[in-house]
Amino acid sequence: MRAAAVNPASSPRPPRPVGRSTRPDAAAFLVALAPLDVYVYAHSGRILFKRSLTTEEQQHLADNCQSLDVHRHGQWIKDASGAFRQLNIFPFKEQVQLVGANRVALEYLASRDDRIPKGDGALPKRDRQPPLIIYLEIALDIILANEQILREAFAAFKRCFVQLWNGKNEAIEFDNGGMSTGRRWNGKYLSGYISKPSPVTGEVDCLHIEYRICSARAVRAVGIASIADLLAFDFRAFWQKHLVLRDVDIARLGRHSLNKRFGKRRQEPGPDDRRTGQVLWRAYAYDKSGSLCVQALIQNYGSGPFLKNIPIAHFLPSSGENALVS
DNA sequence: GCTCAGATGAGTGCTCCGTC
DNA sequence: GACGGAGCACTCATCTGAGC
Repeated sequence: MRAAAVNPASSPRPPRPVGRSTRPDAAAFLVALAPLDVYVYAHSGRILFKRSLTTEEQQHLADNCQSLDVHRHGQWIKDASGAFRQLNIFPFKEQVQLVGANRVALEYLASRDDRIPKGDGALPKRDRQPPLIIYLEIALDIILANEQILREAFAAFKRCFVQLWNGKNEAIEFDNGGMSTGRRWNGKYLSGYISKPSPVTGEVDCLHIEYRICSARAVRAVGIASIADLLAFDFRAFWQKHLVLRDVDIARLGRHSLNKRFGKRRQEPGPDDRRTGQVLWRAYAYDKSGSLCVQALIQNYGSGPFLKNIPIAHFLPSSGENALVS
């Protein structure tokens, strides 16, 4: 039997389906996310030495790292942009880049005294001097069940992640889909990607997030003044503080805006709250790459009581499971 | 009990310094 | 000119108390 022709002008409009918004509930997805494994560790670091490493010391470190690069003061090196420049690290003599250092390498560096012996071979009387850490990557690998969950988790992460004290730094999206909260010479910024396997286990469905801490001051500010501090570092507490995921309560955003505009302190929901909130979300939450995200909303509109913290405890290993790449 | 605005303090950016 | 360190000023998240 053929269906009867419908005259749109004469028939009533069909009711709108409930919940037809295409805005995915990223917060709910992140709350329900169940990682198979989680690893927290220091992935790489850059250290300055006043007393040069001997050949034996370099060999010992190389045997206990995934990679080791040693550059001397005055040496010509290629920087991140591909340009050559002369390394100037005075008063230090050597800059060492370690990737994937294991506990043996770190314990050796922690025990090493960087004081330069005097002519007679005796060490200066001042206190023992550790080498200076000027760059550190602190990583979090979240292993997920399959590629689809991984992609959805990364999209939700990009939408909800907030870097505190980020000012007007613009987020960067890379060709491989990775993201960064913006490079800076001094301070911290975050990078995340899903295009590479976990450096710890090689598992491919890995959401890799790393905080890059640039400058000796920034490294000290997170509580790491020496390699010994790194060995005792509480990675879980670090991520508990720095992995900030937030959701926006759209109706609450609308009410906050209307209250501000009309000088009210209305606390009960109003009929225009949700619509106003949606307009503001669309107007202010687009980042440079054209994605909607909470960080862009904070930068363009500001923060307020409409931001809700998303719990992250289930992303982190329980206390005492800190690991370094080995 | 919830919300907002001002106060407070931590974190960051800018700039200068010392040195090669 | 390049680098890291350090001081200072500014920004922004959090705390606190008053208003609704």
